[in-house]
Amino acid sequence: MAVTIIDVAKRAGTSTAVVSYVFNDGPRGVSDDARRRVLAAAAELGYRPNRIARALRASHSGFIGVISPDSSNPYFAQLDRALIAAIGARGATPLISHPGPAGMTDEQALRSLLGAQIDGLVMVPWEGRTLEADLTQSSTPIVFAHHRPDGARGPFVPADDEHAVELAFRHLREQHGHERIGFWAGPDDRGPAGRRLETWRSLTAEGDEPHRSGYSRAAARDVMVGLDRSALEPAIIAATDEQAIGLLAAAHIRGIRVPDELAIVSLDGTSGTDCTVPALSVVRQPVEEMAERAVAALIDGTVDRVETRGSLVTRESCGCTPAGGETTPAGAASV
Amino acid sequence: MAVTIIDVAKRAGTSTAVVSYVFNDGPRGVSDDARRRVLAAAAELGYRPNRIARALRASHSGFIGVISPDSSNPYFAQLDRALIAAIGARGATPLISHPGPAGMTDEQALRSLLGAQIDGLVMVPWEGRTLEADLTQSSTPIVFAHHRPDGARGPFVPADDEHAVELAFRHLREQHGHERIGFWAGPDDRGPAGRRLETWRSLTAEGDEPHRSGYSRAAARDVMVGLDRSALEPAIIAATDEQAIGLLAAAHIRGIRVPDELAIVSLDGTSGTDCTVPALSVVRQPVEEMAERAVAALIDGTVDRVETRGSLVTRESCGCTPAGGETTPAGAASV
DNA sequence: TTGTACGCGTTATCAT
DNA sequence: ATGATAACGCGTACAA
Repeated sequence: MAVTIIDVAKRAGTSTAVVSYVFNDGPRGVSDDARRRVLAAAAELGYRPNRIARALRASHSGFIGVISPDSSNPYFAQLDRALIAAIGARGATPLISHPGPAGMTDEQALRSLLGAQIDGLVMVPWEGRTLEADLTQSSTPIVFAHHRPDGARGPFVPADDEHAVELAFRHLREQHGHERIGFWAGPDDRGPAGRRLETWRSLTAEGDEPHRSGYSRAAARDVMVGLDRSALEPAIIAATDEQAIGLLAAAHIRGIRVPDELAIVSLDGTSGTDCTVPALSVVRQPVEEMAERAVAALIDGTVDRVETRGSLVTRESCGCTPAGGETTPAGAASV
Repeated sequence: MAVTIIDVAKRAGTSTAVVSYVFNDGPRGVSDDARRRVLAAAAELGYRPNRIARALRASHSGFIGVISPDSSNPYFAQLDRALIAAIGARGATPLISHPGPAGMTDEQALRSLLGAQIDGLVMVPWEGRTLEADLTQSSTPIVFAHHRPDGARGPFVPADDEHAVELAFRHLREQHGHERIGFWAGPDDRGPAGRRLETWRSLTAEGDEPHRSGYSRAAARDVMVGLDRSALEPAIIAATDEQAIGLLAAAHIRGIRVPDELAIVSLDGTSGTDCTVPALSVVRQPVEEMAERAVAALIDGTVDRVETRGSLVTRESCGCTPAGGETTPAGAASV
């Protein structure tokens, strides 16, 4: 049986209230003598406050829920870990759920977490998914990160989509003189990837169509391996790192030289992109900052409307630097 | 204020016990009529059982703790997600904590989780770390995955270390005729990476020394970029994928052709390795299986002593297949 | 079927 | 000021 507050009180020769006051620094003072005895007793017995009981009483738990796609995609993994770190840094405990094709639905995950008395929830929804209305009805505060489905309300910390594409596009055009700049899109056009695609459409010639594949490396690689050479622009912006890495693999398989014959810039900038062959030029999404803001919005009630900004990191794949180089052009973050 | 079991009981004109029986399918039967009324009342009011209260009463919470390194390493990320999936598949909710240099210590993470009434804990410790004794004293069941520090007790689901190195070594020697096979090790020799290194030592000529770098891609890349060409064996086994990817990047920067001038096999086989340039030959660790077993050991009390076995996946970097190919040699899993 | 004691920590209330 | 007592939160399971 676990050590309870009663055991500690008994051993310290005092009441449970005093023990509680000691452990919470309040709401009432405790004499030095009593405090010492309580601390000693707690140490001897190995007392550990039961957070469940505390949560029941206090009706807030110190738990923050996180729902994010169970994806092998490093971008989501990175966002996930950044959220976990941000939550932990504020003394709360993250409660994770990964709904996905294989397991729970978003609603089940939500229900499960809401029942756990979480103080708040950070939701990173699957792109394109919509959510049932009862989500928004909950009194538990929810913030969305990366994507907010149509119709859902609540604070939203988006990735940098529009501006990032502009950055990449202008770099390829102005620094490298590319006139035809293609876009490698996902299978559908909802969510952030859709916004990225739309921005590209607004910048390129009317009638230009993007390439499309699933979001995995292998999917992008396989599509590009089967592509007619003439269909390939001399420069391509990839909606995600995963796809860009797949394109690199396909270029290697087909003997297409990057960046000489094909320049590539990608739009996530996860940490893996600096050691690809050749190293990828990217617009780096400020994932840690996004996580920090999402958690701040939740805990402090900060409604932060300032959008995050990606920054251009030029390496070899756009043609900027030789193998091994990396630069972050001054002022690149502002377009 | 949230809807409680009392509200539902009142509205259904019954007692709280009956409501509880309905929601838990027991431990006692309920008449169809009463069940209907309870369900109707619950639906109307939007009742959601409070897991915290349930946990307090039942003294088991449905929470499973996971402590794993807050690493950007995809191997740990993959293990992490596999654990989360395995826990979710059994109807439990994972409670994650990522101690690390920046944030909590292992002990703090542990304390935080133990206070949350978790039913069990899967621990993926930092290699080389030791744990305070009070960990093992806890009545909460703990299983270790990937690594178990010296002196710690409890079920342990290791990665395939010894056998994986043998597999890689024999493949390079017997299929490719390499006589000098180097090893790329981590900065220290504790934990799984150390076991991998030891196995290599037992297979190679006396006196051969491994290369060393940190575990990150960039660390391995930078060390290899600075390495004297004569110090490089024609074939190298990398302790981890991350290091192998760094070696690929370094080979590209220095113009060393893989696999012609340098063959590489790596020992994690995370999903990223199939789209590197060139694609990495690996011994794939059965991460999902490890996660499944760890959770089974925890929930079912299964003490599974059968070790997991990695399997060889040969791609381009060892010289087996041309760009784009991949094979899993029959019987490769048994050495 | 119903009533209710129980689990554990918090805090309002009473006592000193 | 400081300490002690007890009600409370909510679901569970035993006694009635």
